[in-house]
Amino acid sequence: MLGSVPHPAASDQLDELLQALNPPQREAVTWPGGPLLVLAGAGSGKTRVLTHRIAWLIGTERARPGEILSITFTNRAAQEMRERVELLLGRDTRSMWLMTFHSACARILRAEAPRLGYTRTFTIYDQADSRRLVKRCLDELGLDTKRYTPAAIQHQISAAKNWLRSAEDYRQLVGDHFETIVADVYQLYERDLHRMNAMDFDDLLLRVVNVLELFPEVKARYATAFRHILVDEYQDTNHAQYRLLQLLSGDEDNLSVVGDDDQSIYGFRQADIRNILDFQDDFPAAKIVRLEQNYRSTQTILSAANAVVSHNRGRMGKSLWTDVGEGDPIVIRELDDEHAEARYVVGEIERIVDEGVSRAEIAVFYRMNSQSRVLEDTLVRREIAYQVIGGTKFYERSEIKDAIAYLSVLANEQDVISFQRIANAPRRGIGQTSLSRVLSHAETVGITVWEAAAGAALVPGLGTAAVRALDRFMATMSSLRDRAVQDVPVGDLLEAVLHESGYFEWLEAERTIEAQGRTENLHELIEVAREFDAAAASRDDAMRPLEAFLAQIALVADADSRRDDEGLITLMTLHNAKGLEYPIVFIIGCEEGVFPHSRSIDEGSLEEERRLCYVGITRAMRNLTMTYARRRAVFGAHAMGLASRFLSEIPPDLVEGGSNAAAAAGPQIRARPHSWAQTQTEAPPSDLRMGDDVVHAAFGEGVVTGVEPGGIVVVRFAGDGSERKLMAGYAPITKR
DNA sequence: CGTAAATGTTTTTTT
DNA sequence: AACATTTACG
Repeated sequence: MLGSVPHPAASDQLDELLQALNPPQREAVTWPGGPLLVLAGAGSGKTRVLTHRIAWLIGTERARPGEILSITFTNRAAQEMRERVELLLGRDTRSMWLMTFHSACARILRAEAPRLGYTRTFTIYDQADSRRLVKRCLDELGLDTKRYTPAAIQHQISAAKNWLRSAEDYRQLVGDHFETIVADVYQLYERDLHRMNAMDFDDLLLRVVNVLELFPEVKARYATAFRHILVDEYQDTNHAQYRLLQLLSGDEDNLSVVGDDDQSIYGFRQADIRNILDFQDDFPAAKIVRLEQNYRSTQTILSAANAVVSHNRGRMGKSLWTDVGEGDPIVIRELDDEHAEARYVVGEIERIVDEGVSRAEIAVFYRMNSQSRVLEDTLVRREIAYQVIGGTKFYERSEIKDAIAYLSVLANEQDVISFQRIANAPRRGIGQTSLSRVLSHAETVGITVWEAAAGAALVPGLGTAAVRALDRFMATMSSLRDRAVQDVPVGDLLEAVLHESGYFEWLEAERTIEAQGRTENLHELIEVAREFDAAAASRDDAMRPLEAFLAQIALVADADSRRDDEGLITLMTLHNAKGLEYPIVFIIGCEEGVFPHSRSIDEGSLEEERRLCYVGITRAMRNLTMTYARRRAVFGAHAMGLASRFLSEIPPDLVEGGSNAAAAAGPQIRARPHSWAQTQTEAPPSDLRMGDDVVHAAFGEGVVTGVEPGGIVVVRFAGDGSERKLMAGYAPITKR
């Protein structure tokens, strides 16, 4: 209908556009300009508001397509937005900036990065690359990577960057010993990144803010170019993103943000819920529109979601309603362990599918990716087609990362992390020792790794075998680079890389199923490159094909590969589920310690877990089932589970079995608040407490310094001062 | 330098 | 339990 209208500028077509909206939606869509906050409850049509607003801005000639910047968090959301706007406008939207924060920033930086001392061909490091670099820095500083784990340090650095704190800023704020270490690593890490002409994910945001703050003329240029900025999922913005929007939105503050404080679930990534809570303080003139009518779920599901999230404090307050009716009650099931849970869920799925429901209408959500495994086993055994979203992503597979590392080195010869990765993959006799000699030679002489490796004979300490291996390797690489600079199609280049480097041969020689799978993945990557080449003609950016390809895939996530219409059951984490809807939803692993996750209990981020639960529940349109297991294998050991507190926050009259469900099902449905999942062992429970004096048959006298789940006690022995962990039920210890 | 065994680590959630 | 990293040895 609307999609067939070529030019909606005519007023009757605008009327038609607006008629599809309810009054508050229409109010938001037609707000003429200035700051606008749309508080959009789950399923209340927020994407609809965004897309219609874009169409309305263009239709009423308040903005030209090129003057619109519409930001989302995921590529999937961006793509969906583009498709829907295209349908509304009936014309192509290529000149509009409809993209994620990270892609928009990468695009700006490809033009502006030289101002910060990077070239346009800078490499984007993902979290794994970044972590590897952090580890290198730790090694370089002679720090123990067990005491200071790269993951923890990297997280700290990432957090600092999201708060726009440079290494120097961070050092000023150091409070304890750990932070001093982080400050040292951060400084070195930044130096290395810059030397390698590389940026991590956080840099993409941070560096754009830097450029805009340092160069007023650049800021003015972009702020003028983007006359209207629209932001989706505003509750998930962090400080860097907040600042970025501030810089870009210019004097008119034509900033429309859409979000739901109850769906803020990215605090661990420094998302700052205050950005949405304080929007009115930041922009006193802001118009605020609330969307509370839900078009997705039954009233039962909405009531459950409302009830759960009402346990949170500090909300803007909002209550979803619908006029579609009560619907079916929510099902809550207790199972023995994760296998029984999987069998139950899959059994129910089979039953529902037999009734004629399409598999594409069913989704299973869980807290952690690791929970998908058992479910997958069961689905495979019952021969039910499924897809898993997220988890080990295509672009995180080692063979894919190897292939991309080859391309990165060809595009950016300073990229040490990638060079390190490929130098001996496949094995070609360039071991750890030789490689670090080359790297340190490059460092001391002040040349790139590429140059150092190409002149292997000049590297001190290298054996003749190593020199010959390096010469051969670099001959191959040079030949490949010759083709790269001639801009041969990326697909051809990649294929040449994988053949001439000996990578394919290497995999073939393994003769294993896994190697075969890896080969297939690589061919898939070549296919991706060929598609990229085919689309190259329609791209107007001035980038070289190889650079453009690398830039594009660096920001692609697996979640973008979701397919809806193929008769597949969908499995994903609750985080990945945001923004989606399914008629039939299962949420598994609703146990204390799993969901809410034990770490969020420790860190006091329970409210965020509760919001995650709210997100999960509100994905369901017709039927919702929540399950938990009394026992679950964690790290290979068995752990006892108690029903999640969130289950007890759902009013019993919404649950199958009626208001007396809790009584009928026994205590298992009622979570004991503040109880913990405990590790179960065969060992009898011990009555040892912290501080008890004990005697051990072999180690002698000691004192209990800690009690851990699973009947494990930590004892410090007087004899040698050692601290040992013992199984209280088994170890020959007695209390004195 | 490469392989195999031993040891250690991981499981929050993601652009 | 599965995977990565480190160590020991040929």
